[in-house]
Amino acid sequence: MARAAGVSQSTVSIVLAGKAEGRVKPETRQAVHDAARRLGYRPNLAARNLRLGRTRTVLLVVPTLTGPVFGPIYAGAAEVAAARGFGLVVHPWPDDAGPARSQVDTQAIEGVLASSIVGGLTDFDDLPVVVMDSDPADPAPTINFDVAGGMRAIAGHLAGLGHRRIGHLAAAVDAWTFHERGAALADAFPGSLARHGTPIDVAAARQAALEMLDRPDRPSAIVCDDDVIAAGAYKAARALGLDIPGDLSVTGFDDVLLATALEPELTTVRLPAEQLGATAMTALLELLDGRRPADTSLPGQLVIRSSTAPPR
Amino acid sequence: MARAAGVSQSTVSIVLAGKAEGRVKPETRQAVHDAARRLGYRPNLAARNLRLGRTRTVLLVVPTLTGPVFGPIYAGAAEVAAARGFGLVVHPWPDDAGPARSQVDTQAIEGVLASSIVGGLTDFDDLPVVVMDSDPADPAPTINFDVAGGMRAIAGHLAGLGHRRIGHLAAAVDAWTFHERGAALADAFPGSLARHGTPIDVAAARQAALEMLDRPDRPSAIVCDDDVIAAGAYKAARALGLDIPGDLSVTGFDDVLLATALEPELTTVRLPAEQLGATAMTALLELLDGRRPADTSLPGQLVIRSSTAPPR
DNA sequence: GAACCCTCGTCATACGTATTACTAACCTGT
DNA sequence: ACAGGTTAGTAATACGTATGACGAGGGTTC
Repeated sequence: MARAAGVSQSTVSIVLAGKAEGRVKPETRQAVHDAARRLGYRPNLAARNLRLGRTRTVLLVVPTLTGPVFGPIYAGAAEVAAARGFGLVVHPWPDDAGPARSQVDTQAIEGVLASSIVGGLTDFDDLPVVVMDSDPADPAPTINFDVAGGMRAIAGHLAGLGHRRIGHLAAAVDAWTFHERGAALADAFPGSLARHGTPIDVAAARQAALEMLDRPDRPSAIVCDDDVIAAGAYKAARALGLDIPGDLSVTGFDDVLLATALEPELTTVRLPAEQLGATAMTALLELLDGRRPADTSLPGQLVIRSSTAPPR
Repeated sequence: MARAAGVSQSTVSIVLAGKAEGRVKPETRQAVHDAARRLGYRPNLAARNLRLGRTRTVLLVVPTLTGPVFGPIYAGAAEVAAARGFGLVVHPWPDDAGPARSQVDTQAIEGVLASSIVGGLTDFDDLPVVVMDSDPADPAPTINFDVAGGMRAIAGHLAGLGHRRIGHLAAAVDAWTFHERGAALADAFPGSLARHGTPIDVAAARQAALEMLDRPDRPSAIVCDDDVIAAGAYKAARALGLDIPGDLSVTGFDDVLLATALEPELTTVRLPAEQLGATAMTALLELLDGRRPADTSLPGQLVIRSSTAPPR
C-alpha cells in the first residue's frame, strides 16, 4: 500500500490519521488518499488496537434483546458513538446473569453502557460505566427517564377528569421506582391510593387487577407502570364486565406497540428512548475523557388516547 | 507474565493454547496455569487477531433490534458460537440501510448471519453468509421457519371447524412467502380465498381487514401472516360489530406477547426462534470450515386459543 | 558565508501473540 | 562409546500500525 502511493508506511499512517497538517505536502496527501481509494485500503483494526492499546469500542448491556424500547436506545447510542469514532457492541444480560458473564470480553471494551440492570454490574468495576433507566442511587452516572414527572402528568390528567379514587399497579421488577412513582400519585390523590406490585406479565397483572377491582369500593381508574400491565388490567375489567373507559379508566407507561393494538387504545406516556441512548453515550464518552457527567432525567410525553374518561 | 511462570513467552503461548501435549512437561504446564490464574492473565485479543489474521467473530444482522423474535434468535446463535469459541456481534440493518453500511467493520468479521433481510446483502459478497427467515432462492445457505407447514396447520384447523370461505391478510414485506403461504391455504380452501397484502402495522391491517369484511359475502375466518396484523383484524371486527370468534375466527402467526394480550387470546403458530438461531450458526460455522450446509426448514407449532371457533 | 530554521518525509521501534526452527540434555540400542 | 532418537523448552520472527527521533534539502538572517 505504501509502495502504491510512492511513500513510506509512516507517511501513509500520518496522512490517514489526519495528522498531516504542516508535516506532509498537500499533493502527497492527495496521492496517499488516491492510492487508498484505488486499492480499497482499510487500516488493519487489530494492528491499530495492538499499537494503541485501546479499541474505541463500548459495550451496551441490556437485560433482554426482546424489549420494545431497546432498539431506539441502541440507535441513539450508536449514532453518537459513530460520530466520535467509537464502535458499539451489544450484550444481553439476563437477570440470572450466570453464563452471560463469561462471554463478555472485558479487554476489548473501553466502557460500558448499561440499561435497566436490576442485579448490579459488579463485574465491570474496573471499567467506566454509565447506567440508564436504573436506580439513581447507583454510584455510576445515571441517565434516566423522568418517571416521576410522567406519573405526575398522568395523575394530573386523571384528577382533571374528576377521578378521586385510583389504584396503582406497580411493576415489581424495578423496586427503586416504586417509591417515587407512588409519591407522585399520592400527592395528587391523598388518602385514596390502592397499590399492588406485579411482575410485568399479562396474566399476573390481570390477577392483581382483579383483586383490586373485585370489591365494592373499587377505584375509578387504574394507573399501570407499564403498557403490558395495562393489558392485564384490560382483561380483568372485561372479566368483571366493566367498560373501559366508561366504568374504569386505565393508563399505561412506555407507549409500546401494544398501546395502539388494544381496544380502546391506551392512554400512556411515551418515553424518549433514542434520546436516552444518545445522552447516555455522550455521558460515557465524557467519562472516558476523564470528566464526570451529570446525572440526567429525560421527560416523557403524555399521550391521551381512549382509555381514560371522566368517572360515571 | 512469562517471567512470573519462570518460562519463556513461547512456552506460555503453547501451554495456554492447549498444544502442550508431548511438548511441555506436565509440571511446567501446571506452573504456567498457576501463574496465569494468580496474575489474572488474559491473552491480548488484538495481538492474537493480528498474528492469526482472524477474529473468530461473526456478525448477526437483523432488520431491527425491536422485534420480539430477535432475542431468542440471538440466544440460540450465541450459545452455539460460544461453544466453538466464537464471539457474536449484532448489527441492525434497517430496510433503508444507507447509513448502517458504513458502520460495519467487515474486516473484524469472519462470517455473517442475516435474518429477515429483504433488500439483500450485496455488501458482504466476499464473506461467508447464512440467511435466516429469508427467500429460499437466495444463493446463500438458508435456514427458514416452515411457514408453509404452519399455514397448512392453520388451514387444517379452520377447515376442521367447518370454515369454507376464508380471507388471507398477507404481510407485504416478505414478498417471497406470499406465494407459498397462499398455496397452502388455497389447497385447503379451493376457490374461496380472498387475499390482501398489508404492511405489518395495526392501523394498516385494520384498514385492509375492513375492506375484506365490509361486504355481504365476507369470509367466516381471517388468516393473518403475523400477530400484529391479527390485532388490526380484531379492530376491524369490533368496528363492524362482529364478535370474535362467534362471527369471525382470526388466526395470527409468530405467537408474540400480543397474542395473549388480546381479547380473546389469539390462535397462532409458535416459531422455534432459538432453534433457528442455533441451526443457522451451526450452518455458518460449517461454511467457515469449507463445507456446504444444507438448507433447512424448521416446523412451528399450532397454538389453539380462543379466537377460532366453528362458523355460525 | 556560516549558523540557523523550516518543510517534508523516512527510519526504527514497540505493541503481544503464534509458530517455525533450533538446541541442549537425556535416553537407547548395539 | 557413539550414532540416532526423544524430550523439553527457547530464540527469532512476522503480523500492521503509530510515533518519536532523525535527516536531507532549501531558504533566511546576521
